[in-house]
Amino acid sequence: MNAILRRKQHKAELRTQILEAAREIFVRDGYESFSMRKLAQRIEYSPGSIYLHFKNKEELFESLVEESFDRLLRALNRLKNGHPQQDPAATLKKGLRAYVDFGLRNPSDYRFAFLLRRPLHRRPYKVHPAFDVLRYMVGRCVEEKHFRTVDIETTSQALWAAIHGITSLLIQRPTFPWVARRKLIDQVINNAIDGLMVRTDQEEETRAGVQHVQLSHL
Amino acid sequence: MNAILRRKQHKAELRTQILEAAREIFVRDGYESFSMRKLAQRIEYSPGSIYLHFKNKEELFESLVEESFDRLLRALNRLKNGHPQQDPAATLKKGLRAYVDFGLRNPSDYRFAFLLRRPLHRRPYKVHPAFDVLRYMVGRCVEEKHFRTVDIETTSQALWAAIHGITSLLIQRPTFPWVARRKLIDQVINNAIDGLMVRTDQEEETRAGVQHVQLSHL
DNA sequence: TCATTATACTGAACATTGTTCATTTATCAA
DNA sequence: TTGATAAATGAACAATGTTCAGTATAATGA
Repeated sequence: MNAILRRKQHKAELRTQILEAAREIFVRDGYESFSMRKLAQRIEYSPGSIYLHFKNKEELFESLVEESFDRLLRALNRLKNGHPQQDPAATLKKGLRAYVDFGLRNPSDYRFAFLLRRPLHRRPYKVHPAFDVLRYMVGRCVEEKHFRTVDIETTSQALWAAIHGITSLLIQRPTFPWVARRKLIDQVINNAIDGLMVRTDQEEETRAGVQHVQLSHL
Repeated sequence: MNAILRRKQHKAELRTQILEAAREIFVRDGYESFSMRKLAQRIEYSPGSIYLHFKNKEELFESLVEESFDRLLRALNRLKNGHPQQDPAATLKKGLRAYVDFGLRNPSDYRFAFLLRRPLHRRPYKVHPAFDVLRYMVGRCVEEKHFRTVDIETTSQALWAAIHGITSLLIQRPTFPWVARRKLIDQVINNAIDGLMVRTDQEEETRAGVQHVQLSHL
């Protein structure tokens, strides 16, 4: 009776155990030298057993990607819900920084989510939910007149491009002679955002001043 | 006598023939399903023959990367030398656009140069010469006072991050619902550059002050 | 307790991979 | 033609992903 339930649970546990081991091997040895047989040996099962949980190597890999996406998404949502009533532009900057930080702190997750080779004609990853968070943040900036009127969609995509650029480069090219990370990341984010802020015309000077003060205590 | 020369030449021709065929297979079938044997069959030689020209699959792959890098570099240099006496900021924008365009027009080259998986502990690719062009362009903008005084190195790296971001995303995620490409690319570039341009005097001071405060407590 | 049945797991097998190397073939100078 | 040098082969090896007929294990009903 509940034996079948116990079995299901055990199977699920085994599945996550496989995933954990697989991720470890992927990360440590690189995608190239990962092998199903190595994985089997690691979890102390026969190679065939893995195929009871995953259709093939590709699907196993895909599951890892999915996992990493979820983690990134959760990190972003935590941030979005964490500071709901703050200045939206500040929150946005914080969000962008958090995105980059997540990538740098969890490079293997970021690799899985965005960088690793992706076979053609594969169902698209779910970047969308994660992107929604960004779109929402930009939208609030426009609504509350911190940004001059801009196309929310275009702006969101452009911002994503910029922060993905710096994140992926820092991860993928660690030997490049980068300047100090924080400085570089800030410059990318400031460059990308500052041009969007309301202009300091004569009549808007006051608000602009206030806004700068707000920004400064990020 | 000159027979050995003829041989050398023939060998070189064969080498480039192999590279061409390899690139075609890589691009068409994906890295995963490329195989030395397929390549051998394609060029109508035995598998062993490839090893007369390349130590192994890795080195063959590396040669393709090198090739792609060179092409990108040449494209950038053409641009740099093409419009020497123009407004440097305009040239820079043009250069950034040209970078993105090169990537989009030659996605396989860009993939090889930047996106494809890179085995650890490999000698660093020569991004540096290509990056020099960018650094030079930014430097001219600062010299001729089109940009407010900025750290050339940091600015160059930040710009690279932004354009690499949009280039790689457009290449790697063709199914994402992007807005119009030109519009998006322009927005990324304008966002990144406009914040660097010289402003009216009092504006510049405000901005500089704010930035300093922001940076100081990170 | 024992037999039945559903499930988990194995391990041998297959085709394919990267790479090596002794052997054969082609090329050219003398 | 002969001898030497380089080019090319293809058989061999170990390792890969994946399948599947068979075996062990555990749960169920009597």
